[in-house]
Amino acid sequence: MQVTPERMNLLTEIPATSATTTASIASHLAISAVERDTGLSKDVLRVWERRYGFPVPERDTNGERLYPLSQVERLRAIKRLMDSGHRPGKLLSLSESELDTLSSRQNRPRRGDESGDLQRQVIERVRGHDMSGLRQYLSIWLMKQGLQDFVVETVAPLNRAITEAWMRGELEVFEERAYAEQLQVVLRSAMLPSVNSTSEPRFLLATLPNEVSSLGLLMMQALLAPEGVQYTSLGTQVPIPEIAAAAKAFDADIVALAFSASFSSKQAVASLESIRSVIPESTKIWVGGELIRRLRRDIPGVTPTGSLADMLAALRQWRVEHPAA
Amino acid sequence: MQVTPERMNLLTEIPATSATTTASIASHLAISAVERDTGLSKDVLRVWERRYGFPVPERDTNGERLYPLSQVERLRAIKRLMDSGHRPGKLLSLSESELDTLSSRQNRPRRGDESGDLQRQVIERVRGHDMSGLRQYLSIWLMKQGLQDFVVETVAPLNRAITEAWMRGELEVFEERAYAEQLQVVLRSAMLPSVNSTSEPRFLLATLPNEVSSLGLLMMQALLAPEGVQYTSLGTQVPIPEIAAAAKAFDADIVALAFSASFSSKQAVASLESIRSVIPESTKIWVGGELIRRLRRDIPGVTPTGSLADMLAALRQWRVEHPAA
DNA sequence: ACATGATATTGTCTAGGACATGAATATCTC
DNA sequence: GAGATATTCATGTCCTAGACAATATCATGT
Repeated sequence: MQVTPERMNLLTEIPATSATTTASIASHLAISAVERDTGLSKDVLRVWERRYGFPVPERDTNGERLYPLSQVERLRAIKRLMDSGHRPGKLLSLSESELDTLSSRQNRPRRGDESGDLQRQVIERVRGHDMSGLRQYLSIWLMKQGLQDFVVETVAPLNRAITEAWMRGELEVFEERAYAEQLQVVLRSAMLPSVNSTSEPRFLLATLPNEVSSLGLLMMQALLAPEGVQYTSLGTQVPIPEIAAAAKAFDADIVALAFSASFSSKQAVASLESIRSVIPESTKIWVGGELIRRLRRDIPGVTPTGSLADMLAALRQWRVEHPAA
Repeated sequence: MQVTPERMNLLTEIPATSATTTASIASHLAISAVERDTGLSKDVLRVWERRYGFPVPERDTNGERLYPLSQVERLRAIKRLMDSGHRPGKLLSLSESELDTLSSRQNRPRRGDESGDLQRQVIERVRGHDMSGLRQYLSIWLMKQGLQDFVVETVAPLNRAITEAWMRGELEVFEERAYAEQLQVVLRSAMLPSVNSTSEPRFLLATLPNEVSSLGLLMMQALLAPEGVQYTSLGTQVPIPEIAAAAKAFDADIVALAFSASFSSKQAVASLESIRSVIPESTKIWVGGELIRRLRRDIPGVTPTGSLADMLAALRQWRVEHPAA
């Protein structure tokens, strides 16, 4: 992830006439802004500085930290590598170039090339800011494949490709956001017909607090919709006790939770054990999303679904075990 | 907001066998969990304790704070009152009962009673967890009124009514979430037909980082869609520089930002000034959402739209000033 | 090769002090 | 008395530096 000047420019927080809290001087960010933009807590930023000697922000007249954009950019790269399993101690002692190598190795080349063309087509439209063209293109593939195959075979790898393109500096963050938004429109419109399904099992969908991404949840929903199952989504960032109460109120058979890669695995394990202990054994808990691959130990009573295909398999399995009453 | 035992029960974080970070012992929350659930930062929680003597959490064997649920509940009430303009110094010195009075006074009675019936109908369905019934009911009103009137005259007051019902303890948080999710489905399906609009002006929609609610953004979108304007949404939590870059890339005439009541007004002002200074004067900035009423001073070059109706008026105004080329 | 124990790593918590911004209040002038 | 300006108060965020628990890694013994 080489930091080109243009790229930095786009990330420049603006000279705020009087604001200290959020923004700061043109080319530097205050600690709260860095927390926002990197997802690393203030405590972590400070303790890394103490322990590893990075980042080393400048200071304003008041002794407060001011992070140069170059360091913020590097922190972002580090965070991403951590999200895919690396440990901070290693990463923080690496040189700039070693980091770059690691980042690019991350972008493993796609195996099949059939999906390559689609990905190029999509990325091209995103880069050209042709949102309606993008939507049409996605819709066509959706119709061709059907919702489930579209989600499993096209959308999942596509999301990875988009993230990788962003890491290579080919896409801006806002382009990624705009892509996600259009994808959402496409998926939601395809899900509308099955909004009134009534067959078993009954799903409750949500993400935990601190989860930023909503796409994983939506993909789960899109996968379940054509199965005709009943699902109720609570949306993102639902406190644990609320999930428990909702599971009871909606009489859910399965509580499905989505976790993106950036979710703290520590917190995830704690939360899952927490939820598991409040809702009855008869209610299953399924967990999906990028995080799963990083979860070492199993959590008793919680079913990890490492991929969306796994999730469908688990659903079929459930139906075998629970023949209609 | 009387804290009934049942209500507390629902809010109970679960005895986690080994988790300290997120959850804690049955009836108590660790500081990070309180931060999550109340939206008050750890710093604020600690400094309030020091200065005002509330909250006064217990301590675990390790000297770490453990907040009883009753205090968390009270903190939530305080936060809500702050969101509607009260100052912490006053609120924190109030007794339990005084807080209750203030909370209930908050719920000003609806003026017209015509909307009262609809609200009762909706709340009844939400409480009965009849999500498809709710969706149907909302859809009927949507068809009756048309999207724009539905949003302005029905959804906006309805959202307030739901929040108030929650404050009175008539609705659980998860019920509010489920409601929001269904509303989203209804609104999005109504917006689909106008997804390919091409007429002027060109909108860019987003919320800033730290914004939790996505409903305000969606309502803005729903209002704009029938006008045939072109809009691109970047979704929630978009960093300022990204918004700026996107405004340029999409050649936006107007950048519209949504702020919920719980957004820090300090941060909002700083961010808006920040954005204003990076994008060209010719690109307008419109701001909507509950927060607006709490903003004291004007921000030069930023148009506040205190209500959704205001926003439509502003749009008409813009069109007068910018006759099609 | 695999289980067990020792060590290192890492994130989060604690305390109390400091300061800048914005709100509220007092003072001055007309 | 009204309005402008200065002063005091209120409040959130930041600071340092130490501590500890949970996990990951490594080493040892079987």
